[in-house]
Amino acid sequence: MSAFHIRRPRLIDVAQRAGVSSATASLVLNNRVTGNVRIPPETQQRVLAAAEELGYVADPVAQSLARGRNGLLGVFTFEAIFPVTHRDFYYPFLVGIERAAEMLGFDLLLFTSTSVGDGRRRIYRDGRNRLRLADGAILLGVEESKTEVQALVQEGYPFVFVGRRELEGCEISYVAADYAAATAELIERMVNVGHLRIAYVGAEQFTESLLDRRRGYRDGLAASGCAVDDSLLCLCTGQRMVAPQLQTLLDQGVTAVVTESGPIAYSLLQACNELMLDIPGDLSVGLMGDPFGDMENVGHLSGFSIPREEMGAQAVHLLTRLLDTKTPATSQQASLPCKPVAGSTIAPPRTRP
Amino acid sequence: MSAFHIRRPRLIDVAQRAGVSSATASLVLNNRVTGNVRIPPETQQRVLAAAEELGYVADPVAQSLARGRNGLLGVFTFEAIFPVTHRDFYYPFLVGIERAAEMLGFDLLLFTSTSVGDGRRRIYRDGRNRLRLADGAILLGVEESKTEVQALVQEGYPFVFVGRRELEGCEISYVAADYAAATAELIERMVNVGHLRIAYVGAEQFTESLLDRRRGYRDGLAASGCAVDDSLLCLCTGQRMVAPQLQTLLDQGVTAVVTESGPIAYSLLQACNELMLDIPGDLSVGLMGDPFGDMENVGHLSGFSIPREEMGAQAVHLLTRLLDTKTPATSQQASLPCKPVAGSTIAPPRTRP
DNA sequence: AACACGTGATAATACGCTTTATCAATTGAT
DNA sequence: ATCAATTGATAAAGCGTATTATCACGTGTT
Repeated sequence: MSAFHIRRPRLIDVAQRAGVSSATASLVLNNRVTGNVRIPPETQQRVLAAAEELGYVADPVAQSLARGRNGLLGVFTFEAIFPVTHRDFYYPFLVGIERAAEMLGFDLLLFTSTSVGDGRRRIYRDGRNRLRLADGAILLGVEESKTEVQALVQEGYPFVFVGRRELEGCEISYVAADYAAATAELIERMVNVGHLRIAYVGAEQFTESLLDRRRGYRDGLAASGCAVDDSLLCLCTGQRMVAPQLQTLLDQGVTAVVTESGPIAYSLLQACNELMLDIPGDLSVGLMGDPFGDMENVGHLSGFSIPREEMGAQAVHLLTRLLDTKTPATSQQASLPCKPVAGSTIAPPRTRP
Repeated sequence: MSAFHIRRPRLIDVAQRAGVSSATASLVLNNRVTGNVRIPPETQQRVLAAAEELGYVADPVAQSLARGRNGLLGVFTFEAIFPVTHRDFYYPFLVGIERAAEMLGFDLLLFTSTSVGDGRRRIYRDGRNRLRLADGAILLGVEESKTEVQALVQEGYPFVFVGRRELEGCEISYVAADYAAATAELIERMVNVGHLRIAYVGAEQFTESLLDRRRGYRDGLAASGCAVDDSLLCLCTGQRMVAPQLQTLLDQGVTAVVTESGPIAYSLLQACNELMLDIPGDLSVGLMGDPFGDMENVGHLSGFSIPREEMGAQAVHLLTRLLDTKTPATSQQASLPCKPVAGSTIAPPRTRP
């Protein structure tokens, strides 16, 4: 154990030891000995042996610079990934992302350096796009900044969003869940057992994925031959539906409800308790997604499940395809089906009209 | 929207637009205008304006090469990080790692490209150390390969292990939980309520962290003035203790048991069921760690909690300190206290001797 | 007029590797 | 003996930025 800090060997060291030029060494070590380039096996062996003896390891940074790519896929979340509040949200995506990255031989770069203190994260710091460190990036997050995404597009940086995202004037790549179809299917399930007046309870937000659910709601009703009554589409504040709101719906003849999120479903169940309603006897309930975090005690809600893991994996695949393409202009979208969850909260309405 | 792929601006473009050399542009953009270097404010403004107008973003890869470091901290796990089986194990570490990295302004590089198919991961692929991509790395994993770690040390690559690791001939840096102290304390708690014969149930493994617990077991007994009877230290196969084994212990007068892991505790509880034993009436049970995965239904086990999040965070801090040091030879260790968990599975033994 | 000195900036080199066009030497064909 | 084709390998030019020693120039001093 020497007290000196021994420089790690460079390509040129390997080359010298093998008695060849650095070009030759590079070609051999990278298996680029094809076509116009010819190095006899014997020389190749010398190079490989030299590399082995010196314990040579190519500097990935230098390789990146020279090659123009570095085998890194960025993962950017607009909120911290790991804190427990987001745990059940991001986790399944990450499982899929990791699996696909592993399969394709990419490493993942998690951007954690760009916090701005309020829990949000920024892509641009000091006007610099930190994402450039990676060949391309997967973006995920609920509260993304459209401005920053716009800037990314302008830069021509390759990225794929997890979740549908629309941006005026430009098409961006994403892997989404087909909420519209899944919601329509859920509605049809309700209609099939006899429901005619089905309410929609959502949040006062207008993200793409919520708009998709609302479209699916209307489409499902229409497809089933039900009247679409927009007064049954109820957006409540703070992800909470309160008993009076529910009562209003019931007064309008509602016998079934679809809910936009776990928290909303949870508050709905509480409201049902307050109103002494039996589920699904007095009211059928559907959840347009998965139970969330601590809300798992809502029981076996009927509805559908978001293919989060698959979405993550597909995003990685899509991104690498994007990277292989010479023209980064071509954006692509993928839409994955949700899995219906039978559950136990849908039943025929008590009073058949 | 042009159909052409517009090259992103480089430093030289900014320089030309501002009518200066690339050196000047670099100096201005990096706030290196001190001492020997003098650029009048007016010129600086021109450079900044040019950068702004072009939307210039420095290429981090080129910066890394030039500077010799790149602000990346590697995270290497010897098994896949995210799969559900490891979920509750790695997750808290990652929370801490992310938090610390965010605080210190580092990005995290997750090495997912080095799978060898059997679920294990290797640091070296084709003899190359992929970790070099990052300035330093956090290593975590249950089944690490001593050979690879040894090679890392030889290379002089800076890393910090999460969990104590000993390697013959060289000292390595780690952040560990003080299992010995926590286990001793747990034993003392049991002795304090009257237990004299306390068994230890563990796995047939000999990792550092398990050895620490076993040392703590003996130390705790000795400190409490109890006899240390090694026939009560029982290592069972497959992380499962079966009823007959438990019966044997009981026959030896055991009134309390400490268990090494969630799965073992779980199997112990099953064995208790089979033997119609009441906990903690007939037998007190302690868990030397946290419930694991699906095992959370074991109830409120008494024992202690591993400061996983804190360990992750401290590992990051330690690593950055290592990176700041000029001589990478100095390895450092940290030991964090575990938090006692009162629980409800320790009670005085039924028959006081 | 000769000199020292501060000012404003840059040329040049390094970082470690990839890649392509090129070339000398050898072999084979006529 | 001459020319063409093949073989074996390399020189050189990037990739985009950071850094430092150096330099030309003007200004004030003696």
